[in-house]
Amino acid sequence: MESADIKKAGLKVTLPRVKILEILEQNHEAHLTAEDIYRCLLEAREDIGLATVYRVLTQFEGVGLVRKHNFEGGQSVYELDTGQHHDHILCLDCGKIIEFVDEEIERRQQAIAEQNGFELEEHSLTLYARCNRCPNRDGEGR
Amino acid sequence: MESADIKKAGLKVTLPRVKILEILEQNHEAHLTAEDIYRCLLEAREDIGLATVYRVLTQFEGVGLVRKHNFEGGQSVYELDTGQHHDHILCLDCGKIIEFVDEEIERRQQAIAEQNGFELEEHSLTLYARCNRCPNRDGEGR
DNA sequence: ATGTATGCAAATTGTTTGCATCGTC
DNA sequence: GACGATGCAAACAATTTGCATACAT
Repeated sequence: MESADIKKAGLKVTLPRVKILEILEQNHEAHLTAEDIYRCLLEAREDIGLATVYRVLTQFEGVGLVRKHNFEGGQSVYELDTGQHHDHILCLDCGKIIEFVDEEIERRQQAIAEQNGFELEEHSLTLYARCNRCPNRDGEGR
Repeated sequence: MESADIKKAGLKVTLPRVKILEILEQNHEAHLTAEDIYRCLLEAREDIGLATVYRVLTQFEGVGLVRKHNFEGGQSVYELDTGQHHDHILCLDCGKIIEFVDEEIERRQQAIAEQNGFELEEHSLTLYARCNRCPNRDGEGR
């Protein structure tokens, strides 16, 4: 149950927090922008301001409930932090996002960081591609 | 010579374009923000507006002279596009950036995209790490 | 009851655009 | 001389912040 997670994180259980967490859980496979979430709330007739959405997301990120990604293009997107790390494939045509993990890549990254005298903390890997579901709009693409 | 590159790209050879390209070449190892470049220009007593810097960078990106990256944190950074692709290691402490290429990772990415039914166009991989040059400010870091 | 969280509007920040003028070809 | 390029200021978009009020504990 989500309110438990909020409390466990040391945050007061408030309606906006619960609602936002719910939306993130319901759209678990999606990667939502702050505006997306705000729009969901409006549709659900919840009277929650956009500023609050940003504030809550930032707090959630701080306590590790949520991950934030900066893909290409202005907005940041947020997803629930399920604990298991993963990278992303993003379809340039339809925007669909797929998650994946590749042990070999993980290992290589670790090795590369070490070879260069770094201690690896994090990484971000995104593949920009075209899924063959898409009606490949313009023949060959970009 | 840089003005040749500009002409070759089909752009008029203007002072702002030449100057900006020069700055990018001089700081070849750095990854500069639009503001960084603007500041360089000011120091060099060149009367070039920030808007022009953005316009020129965007055009340069369009013709493949420059690559744009969205690392963590607001600003985009730009670097000369030397043709050879590479990824980045970014030091969380001092901001230093190292470039690398790993054939194994490149191969795996290609394979992963295919396995998931995608045609890979591009990718962005950044390792966030701590270089052991840095006086590891706060013991264990974040 | 207390102090934190929220809503709203205003402020910031990074980037883009409109328009009159300037410079390159 | 023509037409694209520039400078400046205003416009925008995403996100953050100040402040009076509302709410969880």
